[in-house]
Amino acid sequence: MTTALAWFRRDLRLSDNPALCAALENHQNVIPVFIHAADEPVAWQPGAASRWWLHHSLVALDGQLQAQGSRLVIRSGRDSLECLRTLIAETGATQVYWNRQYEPQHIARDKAIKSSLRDALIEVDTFNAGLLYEPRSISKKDGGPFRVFTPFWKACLKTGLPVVDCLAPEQMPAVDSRIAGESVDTLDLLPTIPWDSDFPASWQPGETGAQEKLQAFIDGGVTDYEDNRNRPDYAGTSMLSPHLHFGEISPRQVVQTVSEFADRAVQPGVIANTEAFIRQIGWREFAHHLLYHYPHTSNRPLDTRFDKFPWRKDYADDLRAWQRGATGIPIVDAGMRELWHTGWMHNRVRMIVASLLVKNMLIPWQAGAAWFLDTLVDADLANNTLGWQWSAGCGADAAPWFRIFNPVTQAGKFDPHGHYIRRWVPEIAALPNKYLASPWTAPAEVLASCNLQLGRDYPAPRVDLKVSRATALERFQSIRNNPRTPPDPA
DNA sequence: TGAAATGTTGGGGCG
DNA sequence: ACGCCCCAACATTTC
Repeated sequence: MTTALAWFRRDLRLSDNPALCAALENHQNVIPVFIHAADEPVAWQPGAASRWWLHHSLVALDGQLQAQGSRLVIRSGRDSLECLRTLIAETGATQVYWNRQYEPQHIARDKAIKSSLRDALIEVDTFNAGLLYEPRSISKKDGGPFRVFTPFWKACLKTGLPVVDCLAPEQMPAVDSRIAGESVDTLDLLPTIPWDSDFPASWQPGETGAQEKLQAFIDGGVTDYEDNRNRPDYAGTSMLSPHLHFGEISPRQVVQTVSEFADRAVQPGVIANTEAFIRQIGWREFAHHLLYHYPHTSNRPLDTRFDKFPWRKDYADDLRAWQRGATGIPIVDAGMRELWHTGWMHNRVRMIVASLLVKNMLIPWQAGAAWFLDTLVDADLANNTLGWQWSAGCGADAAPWFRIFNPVTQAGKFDPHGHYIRRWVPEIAALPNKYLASPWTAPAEVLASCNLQLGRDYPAPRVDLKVSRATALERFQSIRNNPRTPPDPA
């Protein structure tokens, strides 16, 4: 009888979980473990929304394991290695299995754990469960990392889309009742003030919820994704991001299921266009590729011209207004309130609110990135870093610095009927469409007829879009000739 | 996965 | 019939 630990981290699922499969294949006793080591030096501590999700995801995983005759052993402590050592001593385990993580601090931590365990004659085996293509497996012809999405994604697709590794186990060995575990509640992941009351309406954390979201997306609109994906007033996106972040579903499962649907659905006159959606999974791959190869970019711009960008310093009030959805610019406030109430924001709106913060308000992108990491249920260091550096124009393959969104124009294009704004900014819902996205342009009699007074019922805009745009262009002009990140050796 | 300024074209009103 | 102007629609350039 040999015993192994299956260490769950960002892979909170039973299907397509190669570490779990390998453990069950090679050992009679397999103990599923989750370690809560909140003090470990990682790049960012999961925010409140993320912790809410983790709580419910752990409950779901434990429930699934119990249904198979096993259970999740939860431990908390100062660091993961210490907890693993204790568990190894208690259980007599000879081997530890886990699926790899790719954030710089996680790589360093796992490397140290692996070598310590091997020094103690404990075997370690690790797997890829979280990405289609691990960062080192894709490179340019010269061996260097990609910096531009399109050639990166072409190189990925050339190697083929991977398929799922293994199915969920049918049943699992029971965990000896003498092995103690903490309850999820003792991890203290849930908020003390109940700001999360709206979350359950939007989300069902866990593997079942993830599978249901994927199926609903396939049934409801993957083929119209390309047309609808920019419309925050529709449910046109998959909303799989938090499930993917916590590994409740794998990108392999997503692309395989979507591809199988496309193969089935193709009939004369019907073309299942799933390529646009799968390309978005590719952006997630690209984000992880970039953070792996440029690990400093979660804090610092990749484009070194931006190292000395003249950001504003006295921005605390504007930042707070942005965070609270009180900028006076409706599409921005709608997005920030959606984020606060649901832990999520439509990606089109993420770009709009980011552009306003960074370019119109001249607030450093890191401040926006930190708020997103704290409030998003899909908070993910790699994806968040790519998104913010893209928006600020200082990243790889980024939006050019002169690309400044006009939130009024964007609202007109992507929320043409004003459904999204009215849902999240109800105090101006009575305004006619013509003025809904820019209440400050409404004639006095229109405001009066809606019983609306700017500055009383809804804020006056905190920035003048035209003036702040011109100022941003000037500031970006001032760093144009700074030394730029040297391109990769050709 | 921009927006605004500037340039060009062509239809229609009008003398 | 013709030139002239206006202006919407579209295209190109610039930031």
